Amino acid sequence: MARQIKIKEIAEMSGVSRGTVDRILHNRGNVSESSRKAVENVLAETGYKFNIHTSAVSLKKSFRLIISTPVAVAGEYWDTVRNGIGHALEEYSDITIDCDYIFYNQFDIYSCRNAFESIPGKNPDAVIIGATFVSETLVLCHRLEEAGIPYAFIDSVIEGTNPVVTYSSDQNACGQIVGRLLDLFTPEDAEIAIFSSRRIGNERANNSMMRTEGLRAYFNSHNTARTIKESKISVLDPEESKKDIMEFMNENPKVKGIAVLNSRGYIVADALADRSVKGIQIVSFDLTVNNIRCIKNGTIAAVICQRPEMQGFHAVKTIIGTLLYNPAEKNVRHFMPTDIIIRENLDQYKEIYTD
Amino acid sequence: MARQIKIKEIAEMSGVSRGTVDRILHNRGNVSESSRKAVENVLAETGYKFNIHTSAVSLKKSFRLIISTPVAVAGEYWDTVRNGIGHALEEYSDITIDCDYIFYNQFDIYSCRNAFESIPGKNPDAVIIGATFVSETLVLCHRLEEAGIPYAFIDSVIEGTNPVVTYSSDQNACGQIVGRLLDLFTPEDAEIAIFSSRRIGNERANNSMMRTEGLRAYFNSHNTARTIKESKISVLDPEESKKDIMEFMNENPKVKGIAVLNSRGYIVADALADRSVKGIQIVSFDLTVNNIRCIKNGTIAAVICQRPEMQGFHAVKTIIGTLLYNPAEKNVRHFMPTDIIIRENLDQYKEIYTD
DNA sequence: CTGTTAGCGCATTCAC
DNA sequence: GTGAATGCGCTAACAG
Repeated sequence: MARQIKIKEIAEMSGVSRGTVDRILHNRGNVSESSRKAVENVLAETGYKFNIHTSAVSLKKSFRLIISTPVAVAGEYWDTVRNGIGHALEEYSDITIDCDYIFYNQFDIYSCRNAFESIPGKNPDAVIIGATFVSETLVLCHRLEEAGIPYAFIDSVIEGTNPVVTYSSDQNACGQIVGRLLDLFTPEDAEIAIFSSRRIGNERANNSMMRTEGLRAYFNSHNTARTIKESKISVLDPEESKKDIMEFMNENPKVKGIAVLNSRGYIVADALADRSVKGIQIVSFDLTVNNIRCIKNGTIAAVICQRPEMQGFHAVKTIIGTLLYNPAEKNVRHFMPTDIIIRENLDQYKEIYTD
Repeated sequence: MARQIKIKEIAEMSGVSRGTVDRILHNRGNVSESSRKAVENVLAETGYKFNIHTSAVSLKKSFRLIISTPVAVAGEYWDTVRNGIGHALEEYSDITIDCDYIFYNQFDIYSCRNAFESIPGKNPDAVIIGATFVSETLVLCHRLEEAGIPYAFIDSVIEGTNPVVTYSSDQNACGQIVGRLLDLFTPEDAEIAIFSSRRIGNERANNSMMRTEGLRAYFNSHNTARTIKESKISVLDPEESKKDIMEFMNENPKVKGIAVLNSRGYIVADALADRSVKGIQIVSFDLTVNNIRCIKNGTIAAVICQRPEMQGFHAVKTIIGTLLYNPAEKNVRHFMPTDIIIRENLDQYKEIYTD
């Protein structure tokens, strides 16, 4: 724990003034090449660590941060992301951040378009995006880049963009995890079913496609004897879904494990419970209120969780770092660890995710 | 994101000076009852948030932190705790902390006694303890309390002490998780075995007892038909262990799931792999190098992990808060979420835990 | 291009 | 008991 070196000392060691060091640290220009070299050498040698907090004190400026994600339903995925964002703002409450949320309907491309179009006019210093629709996101990102406004992605990546950072999950790995779990949870001769959402055409549904690939990849490389069936359920019409699900189960009596590769595991679980179908292991995604209920009553065996709160927390943290300090390398991609949640470890996770 | 209120404003609002507010915030005395009342009212009304970083700048003092845990073997439990400690010190590198590690041998009470006896003489400002031996820890804690030195526990609690905070896992819940997993992983008519360590008499072994209770509780409340066998393995003599394990498996051919309720799952996994015994599901604890190897080669089905890095991180964070600000409520106990790690989510966790 | 300086929130010393 | 003054690391405006 050697004492951290300060700007004053850097200045003395490199024979320039504090002002010059500051200009170099913040790429603010008006520095001779020789000064820059000298200071950068000392910086590297001494392992200078920038103090973001004293910097923020001095810099009286307040930053405007816009966060645009699908609507945050209480206790669901985007709400948990929001909790993480709140915790980060709390942790950095010495830095004044005016934070605006702009929510859109993830099933309605026009709602997204409206939301995204309003963003540049609000003069943000930075933007955090939970992307759903590809083309709308591309348009927004290009406008932000032109304006030199840094942005970060949460949950999904959009190719052809240049964010400061992306926090998301490895969806293929998530699918493989579900594969392994169902493989372990069901007898060898049982069949496995994949239930995915009928709606398509958005990025989160794309997440679910990548999960499907991962799940298939798992069984291809481990156990060729497994039969994998596939079916779709409608998100919008629960009664219709129930009928579909029961029909499917009647037609496929050897199915003992079901992968619901979105957060709607509870719909399948409730449908089966309704008709008293037992002995089916369901694995789904996200700690939503309904999934929590089903884990508790034993109708869902496990849920995969992608640390939404950690994603939100770190996105804000990185953005604050970018705003106050030299943006280091751009377009860094971080994968969250993928948590497996069952009834017995549910409570501890819930506390972390939703407090 | 309302702007945070500052000491200067608190002072103005309560009709005293900044110095007086500071004396009240830090319980430093020499304040009239009327001033205290006035300030405390304003403090509560305005939701004043203490800025630990600017405080640290002003306070030129450097703190001496002593951390005493069992020896940190590279890549194992206490080393990961240490990583978390390192990350916290990094995050708070604006606060100068001189940090001394004092390791002891967790199987040798004399080594622990020597380590703990040396601590008060080093004049620490705070101590973080990874406790193993109860009586030695009690002695140390009493001496620290007499000297008014705050301390925190990681991993285990010792009753009759008064730490600032404790970060640990709910060991009973961990046992229940193992129960659920083995229940799911094995056919209904299979038997389950518990392997625990032969050595006893220390707190971490006590952890393993609480896990055993949890595991039994799970089966008692879920599936009375299961037969649970129990066996011990020697940590110190691997060849002896292998023999014991094979003997046990030969005598109990119906055992299809094994719970190793300490970090030695790899010993059982290796023994079975040596004799080409297949189709046994092993669940164990902690992401150690050897367990990671066995998860990768498929001989361990799952490992339970108690966020050692998070424990270390938060212990330091809380201690720093105590050193710089009013110690809030004492003796708070935090449980970590319990992660379930299988081959498919291993890499993502490894990155977080060991980077 | 560069150095100097005032001031940010906070803790502490020293008069009063 | 209390307040004013000084200095901490840092930024930015300003004077050279």
